This record gives sequence, structure tokens and C-alpha cells, in this order.
Amino acid sequence: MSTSALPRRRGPRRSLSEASILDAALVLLDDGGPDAASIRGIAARVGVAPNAVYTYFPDKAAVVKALVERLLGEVDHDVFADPEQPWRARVEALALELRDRLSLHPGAVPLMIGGPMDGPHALALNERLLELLADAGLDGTDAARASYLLIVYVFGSIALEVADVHHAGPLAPETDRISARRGAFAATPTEKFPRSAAAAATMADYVSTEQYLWGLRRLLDGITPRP
Amino acid sequence: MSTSALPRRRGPRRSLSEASILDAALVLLDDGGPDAASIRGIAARVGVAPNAVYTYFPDKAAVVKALVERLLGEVDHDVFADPEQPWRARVEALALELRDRLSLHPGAVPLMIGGPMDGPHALALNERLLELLADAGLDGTDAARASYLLIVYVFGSIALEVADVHHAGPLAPETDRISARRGAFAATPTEKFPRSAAAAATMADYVSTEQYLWGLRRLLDGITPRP
DNA sequence: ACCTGAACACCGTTCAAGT
DNA sequence: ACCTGAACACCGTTCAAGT
Repeated sequence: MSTSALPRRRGPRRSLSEASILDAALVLLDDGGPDAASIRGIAARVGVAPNAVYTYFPDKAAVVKALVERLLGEVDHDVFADPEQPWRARVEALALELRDRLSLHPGAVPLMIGGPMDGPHALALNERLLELLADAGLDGTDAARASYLLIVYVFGSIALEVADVHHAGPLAPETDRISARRGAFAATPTEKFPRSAAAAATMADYVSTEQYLWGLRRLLDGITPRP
Repeated sequence: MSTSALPRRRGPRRSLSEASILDAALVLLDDGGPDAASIRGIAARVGVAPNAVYTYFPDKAAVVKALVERLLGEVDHDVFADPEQPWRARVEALALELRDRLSLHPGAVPLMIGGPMDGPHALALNERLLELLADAGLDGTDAARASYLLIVYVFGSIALEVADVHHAGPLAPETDRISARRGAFAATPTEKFPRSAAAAATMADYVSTEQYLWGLRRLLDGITPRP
């Protein structure tokens, strides 16, 4: 139990760490999009040779996996953990919290749905959701299916939104995004696709958070156990 | 109106076409995954120099866009066009048809959700869906939102499924996929995440088409206009 | 108009070597 | 254990040139 029995470093300075690599990857992702988090880019950003990254991660997929896990670990569980709240409100709080977190790093969203989310933080979130649905009165089978349905909705809607915004232009605050969407949909030929054009105009009139909550509530309506 | 006023080709043989390029891209995608459809790979497959592709498409994004449009154009509209059928059955037919088509080319699914689906075939499908929802009695706003919800569900669930299967191993027929999924989820630590482990076991007992239809029907329940 | 050769600026990853 | 230099086999894209 000596106060400082740290073994002496024989090699060069320990300038890297898993955390610093993920930090760099996230920064690159944030202002360069999903493809910007290259091994070489990360290495350059932390001031090291490209292959030095392989001391900490076996390959790029492992870096991405660790990054996804970190982001899922940042989700605040308190906002939906209160068992005094009605279960629907708790699911909504979880869905909104997830959306808020992922919206901070749009470039990471394609990476999340690109691979299986099976890390401990992902499983912890899934576990919470299943508890919630059990509280709601769903049996094991229905809870399993409903949780999968909710996960598909949350990640699917965020992914589609990110894909649209990414193509329409760089990131903008929520209020400005409406006009951008209206612009993107303006190209819809009204004569051939009248309903699509009208729908696009309608959607553009709402803040995307409203759309998100509307869909979530329809979904909860469908899931709610019937008497 | 001469029978053959085609201008003489001065350059080398016209060995390429938009269609042949897309054919090659699809083949590469099918047995190599989402990243296999490279410009250089396509060119090699049609027996041409890499930059020859740029005669027909301005960049790789245009190739992907055209490929997505082609696949959406292959969707059979007849299976859900019959206005005599109840609207829910028609939506289910559309959702199943889309899933069947996309499952034939799993490698193309990430490309679809990666960019906006705003081509004529995509809009035509959206138009059909909006007609369906209008028949169901939804007003313009609800139909717009409901169609978006359905699109998120269809593409989101297929994307998540593809991501899982791609990581679990190469493509397998529906029946064999169950055991693969059971194997993938077997790693779930039962002590720390009891509900997740149980849910994984439950999900593995069902064919994924059943899960898909279950979610779709819950969603339709939530969408169905209430008296 | 259609295609090629060569080049540029990137990738992920490996291997041998240095401390 | 940690890091570098050099190399390998890839990318997408551009430019000048040939028919």
C-alpha cells in the first residue's frame, strides 16, 4: 500500500489514452460529418503517427464502438427514473433526452445505427426501458417487442432527420431548420405529387420536436395495454 | 423521320451506360456490403478506367442516388393499390413489399437512409401512402405525420436489422437467422441486465417478420382515427 | 462524346525497428 | 509498453490528352 508504486515508463511519454483518442474522434465528427473521424485524422489531431492509435484500439471499428458507448453513457437516467411519474411521461422523457443527446453529435448518428448497440451503456438503457414497460403492465413478450419498436423509432427518426439536414446544409438551430426544410421540399413537383407537396408544406410548418413527439405518442397509443 | 439518323460515334465503342454502371454497383453491394460499391470497383467490373464513370455521373453520390431510385422503382404498387381492400391491409402490404425488396439488397439499405429519398420513385411511393391514409380518414396534417412515422418505422427497422445481421455474419435465410440472433444476444450478461437478456431470448424465438408486423400493427393502432 | 494514363490527396492497416 | 518510418493496397476525383 505504498503511496506511489507506479512502474517507471521506459518508452516515450504516454501522450495518448483511450479517452483522448475518442475526444479527437468526436471533434472531427462534429465539424466534419460521419466520414471525418479517420484514424489518420485522429492521430494528426492528437499529434502522433497514424499507427499509434492501434496501441489502444485493434481497428477503426473498435474506436467507433467505444465512441458510441461513450455517447450512450452520457444519457441522463434521472429524467425518466422517477417511478412516481406516469409511465408514458417517463418514456417521453427518455425519448427526448436521447434525441437531445444525439442531436449534439449528428455525425455520430450514422455510426450508431451502422453497428449493433450492444455495449454496457446501451444495455443499461434498454434495461431501464424494459422496466418502464413492465411498470406499464406489458408482459415479457410485449415489453420486448415494444422496446424494440421504440428504439427503432427514436434512432430511425433521428437518423432520417440527420440525413436530410446533412444534405440541406450545415447544422442550424431548431427554429432556423424549418425554413431549411421548407426550402428542401420546395422542389417537390406539385402537379405530379400533389399530396406529397402539401404534406411537405405541412411538415415544414411544425418544429421537428413536435413531429417527433406526435409520432412517439401515436406509438405509445398503440402500445398501451387495452382493457 | 428517317429510320436511322443516329450520329456516328467518333470515339471508342460505347461500352458503358447508366444502367450497366448501376448493375455493377448493385452486384458489388450485394456480395461486399455498403462499402464495396466503389467507383474503382464499378469501373473494374465493367472493364473500364475508373474515371470513365464520370462521363455518366458527376460524382459517387449521384451513382448512389440513382441506385436508390432504381431500387425504389422496383417496388410493386399493385399489391397495395386495390381500393377495395381495407386501408390497414393495404398499408401492411406496402410495408411488407418494401421490406421484401430491400432485404434483397441489404448493402443498399445504409445508402438509402444515408441521404434524402427525394427522387420521383420515392415521391410516387409517398404519394400512394398519403392517398391510403386519406382513404383511412386522416386529415392532411395527420396523414403527413403518419406517413413520416411509417417511413421511419419501415426504413429504421430494416436498417437496424441489417446492421445486426451484417455484424453477426453473412446473409442467411430467414429461418437460420433466428439462431444467429440467439447467438448474438447470448453474450448479454444475465445478472446485470436480466430484462434485456430475457427480452433477447424472447425476440430470438420469433421470426423477424413477425416482429416487424407486430410493430407495424401497434403503429397502425396508434394512427387509426378515434370516434 | 467517350474513354485513357497519370497524378493528387486521401484512406485503413501492417511490419520492422527504436526506446 | 509505447511510439515512429516506411510501405502496401486501397479510395474519390481531376487534368490533359487521344479518337
